Amino acid sequence: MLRKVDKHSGVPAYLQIVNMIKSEILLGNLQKGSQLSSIRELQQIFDVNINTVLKALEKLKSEGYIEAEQGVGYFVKKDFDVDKKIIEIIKTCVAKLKDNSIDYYTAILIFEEVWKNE
Amino acid sequence: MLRKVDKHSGVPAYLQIVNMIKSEILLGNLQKGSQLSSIRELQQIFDVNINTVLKALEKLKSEGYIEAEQGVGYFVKKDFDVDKKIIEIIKTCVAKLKDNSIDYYTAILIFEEVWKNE
DNA sequence: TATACTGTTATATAATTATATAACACTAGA
DNA sequence: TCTAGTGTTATATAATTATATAACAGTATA
Repeated sequence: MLRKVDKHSGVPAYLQIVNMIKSEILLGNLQKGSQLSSIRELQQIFDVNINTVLKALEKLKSEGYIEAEQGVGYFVKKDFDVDKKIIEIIKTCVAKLKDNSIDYYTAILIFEEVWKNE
Repeated sequence: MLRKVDKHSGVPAYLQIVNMIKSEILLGNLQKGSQLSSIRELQQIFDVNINTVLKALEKLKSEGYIEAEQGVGYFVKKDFDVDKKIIEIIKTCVAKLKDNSIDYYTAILIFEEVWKNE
């Protein structure tokens, strides 16, 4: 789901955009060959300057995820599919956490710490 | 666990420091009243400039997590303990993901996307 | 009291990130 | 061919983040 960038998160906007688009590809919402929205549409969706969108697309291009066609648009180039099982594991975990009224920030903090400790 | 800041992650160093210290408090490794390492020690641990440590401590102070004593040190002020159950849920999830050889970056991407979608 | 630790304040500089704005170039379709 | 949509390139400016460096001030202890 592409959505407004969080300008107070501390994470640079262009990286948030990179991550959101990667997630779309990861989850299969954007498949190989799909055309992205135009730069100027993305600019509105993310609510940032056109140069910020460009920087994000440039990074995705350099990593091989998308490619550009002059005058036409950007297209998904690489299709990495994550095992459905992985998504299920995470969905189950997220559901449990939400059941316990944990907020996203706390969850991520613990997730990161647990990941890097064990 | 306090560790070197990742200078290529895109997340500002001072925020990484804030998060690491918060995690320590969250997980109970730093309890109410505990003294933090000195600024100059933290500077070495995180491998950043002293002003960057200071910025992080300033933020933690403004959020009420720690307090300073001139000439003595910084101390943990607030003790928010997360239910052990939550930690277990996340530990279990992380273990499963690692069993499936998922890398941290991918895991976080999916986690964030799943969290914000459902 | 002297000293070696603490935290505190300050200034200058550089790199990165984001904005505003404009103009140019390619493509598809009327 | 014209036009409206694409991507592309460029310049100037501002805000944020991080560094280097120095000096000052409080505290505890030998």
